[in-house]
Amino acid sequence: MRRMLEATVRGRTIRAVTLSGLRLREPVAPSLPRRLRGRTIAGLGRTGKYLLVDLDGGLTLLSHLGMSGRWLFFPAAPPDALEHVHARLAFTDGAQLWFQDTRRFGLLRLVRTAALARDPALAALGPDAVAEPPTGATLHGLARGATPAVKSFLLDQRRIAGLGNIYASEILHRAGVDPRRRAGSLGADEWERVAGAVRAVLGEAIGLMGTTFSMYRTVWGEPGGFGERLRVYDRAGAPCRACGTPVRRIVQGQRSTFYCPACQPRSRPRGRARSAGTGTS
DNA sequence: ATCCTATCCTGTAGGC
DNA sequence: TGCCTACAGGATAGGA
Repeated sequence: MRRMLEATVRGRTIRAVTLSGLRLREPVAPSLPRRLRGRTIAGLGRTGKYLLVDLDGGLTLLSHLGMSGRWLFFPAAPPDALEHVHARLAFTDGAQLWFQDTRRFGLLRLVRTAALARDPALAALGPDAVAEPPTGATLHGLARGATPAVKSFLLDQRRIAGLGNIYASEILHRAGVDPRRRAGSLGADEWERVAGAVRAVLGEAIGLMGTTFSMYRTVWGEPGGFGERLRVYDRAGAPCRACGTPVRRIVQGQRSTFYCPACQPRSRPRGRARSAGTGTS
């Protein structure tokens, strides 16, 4: 989304902003329209799942899509009727940018750019999965002693920022790691495979402009291209694209997890031979 | 400190 | 058709 907005709205000047008045994850400040009016979008940034719309004058619009949020760009006439639109930014050249969010778990918050890093939403985030992709050794160190399942571990934004429920399942499938394993139990070789899968999955998904299995759309209203490339997510009962075994769905931390029981075996496939230490007792 | 659950909200799909 | 439950891309407050 950051890249798409960079290509569409950077450099445009805001003429007017209107709000729905409905509460999102938190109330949207009623002062937002007044504070945004007349400002030019200087650039687009991102940390984890937070989008940063940098404006001239030292302000940044911090935004999060939650589960169902969308930014929609209209170069000229926007649609007559569209439900669940909570902010409409009209630019001086006639283009518009709308924030639509059916479930209202999203976020729109205006902050001073200089204080951005201290904003509570960003301060607790771990290194960004794309900007600072973790090495296997980094992940291994972060997971030392961690008892949650590796799937839940990957979703924890305080350790690595930016991975969500779809990509967590896809990453573990590509890495050949069972999502039920406790994070602290993975070996260095397995974390290396996870680290490689983080880069591979995110790189490919971003290149294809995101993942649509249902409602997600690009800023131009098109489905993202990665949905067709999903190997396990939302494919319960369907054959694994690698080996044909039916994909399983389980629930971890109230979130669905999808995995292939053959490609992601419960125990480590290599190192079957017992270590030399066994005979010493 | 760490881990886990319930909760916020609306829409849709599937079973009966 | 209508009614019911389960589930959907996330973060977080609060209890164990």
